[in-house]
Amino acid sequence: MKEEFLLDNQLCFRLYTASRLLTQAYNPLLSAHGLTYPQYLVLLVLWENDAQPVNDIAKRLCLETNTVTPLVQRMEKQGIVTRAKGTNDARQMIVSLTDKGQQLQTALTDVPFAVGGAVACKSLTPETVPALFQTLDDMIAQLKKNLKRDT
Amino acid sequence: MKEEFLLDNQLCFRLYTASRLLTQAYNPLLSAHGLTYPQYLVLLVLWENDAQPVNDIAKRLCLETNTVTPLVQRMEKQGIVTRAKGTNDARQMIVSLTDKGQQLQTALTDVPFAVGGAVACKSLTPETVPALFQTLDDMIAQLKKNLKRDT
DNA sequence: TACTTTTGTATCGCGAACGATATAAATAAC
DNA sequence: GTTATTTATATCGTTCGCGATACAAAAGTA
Repeated sequence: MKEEFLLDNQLCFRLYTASRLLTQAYNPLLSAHGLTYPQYLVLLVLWENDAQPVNDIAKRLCLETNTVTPLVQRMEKQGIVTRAKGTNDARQMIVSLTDKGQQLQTALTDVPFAVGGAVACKSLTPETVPALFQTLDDMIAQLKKNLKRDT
Repeated sequence: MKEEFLLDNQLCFRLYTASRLLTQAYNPLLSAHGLTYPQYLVLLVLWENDAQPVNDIAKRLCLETNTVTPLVQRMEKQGIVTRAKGTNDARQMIVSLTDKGQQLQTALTDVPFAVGGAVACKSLTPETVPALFQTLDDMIAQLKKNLKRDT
């Protein structure tokens, strides 16, 4: 068995697992408000800057628009956001928070802390986290560059 | 805007994005052989230990059996694995590699190197990778424990 | 102005991922 | 030994995630 094929040597499997399990930690907290994790990410984006076209949301989340479109359509159905054609560019679909969408920020105040508690471990300290963020950001930037190249 | 809600402060979003982009780096290499990334993970597990029940594969990959079952059914349809009822325990469904499944290991020899090249960045060095693995493993163990607690 | 190309969304199809549920086989309890 | 419980898979329904495709609006070009 070649070393490179050992599951325990795989970076991707670790990221994949950590991502899924951490998302699962969010789930009970979010589903209590009828939200999924990707929908929560859209809310984070809109709370920072309301009224954005689908394309900007997708770019910010590194997702394709054909993932974001049905996602915000479901959020619209729940009354969390509204969708309206852009006035400058009629192709754009501007996604905006409703009052309910705004208020969710207050309702979800405890979520970051609760999730923080669920991941808390000795490897995650105020000293190690910045390096971890740096590494992940570096990887993400590199992957974006290399994936774009093949297009 | 509260700091905890800033997208750039989210560990989960980084993991989620890094995981998806890294999986995308695998995709062209795997789809050339008719494989998806989760199917590749199943192959990694079976290459280490052939002839395992669905449950063991799921546990190793931290997935639910209702994810693995249809996944291996698709692999069976492609002639990569066979499925057979266990002799000791008739409830178990033992998944085994076919010759084609075995040979894929040779055909995919270059995959780990190619993907390694796609992520290569200055934050990933022989000195930093062990710490990164340790952190991710630690997080995963912690999350498993906390998620199990709520069951 | 007419024509081509690009851009922004949307639709479709398929493979995950997972909660909820169903079913048969194995185990435990009595 | 019969009944109750647990265990191993499987099925169903919903939501991603993304490649492929469609289409209209905008931008570029002749």
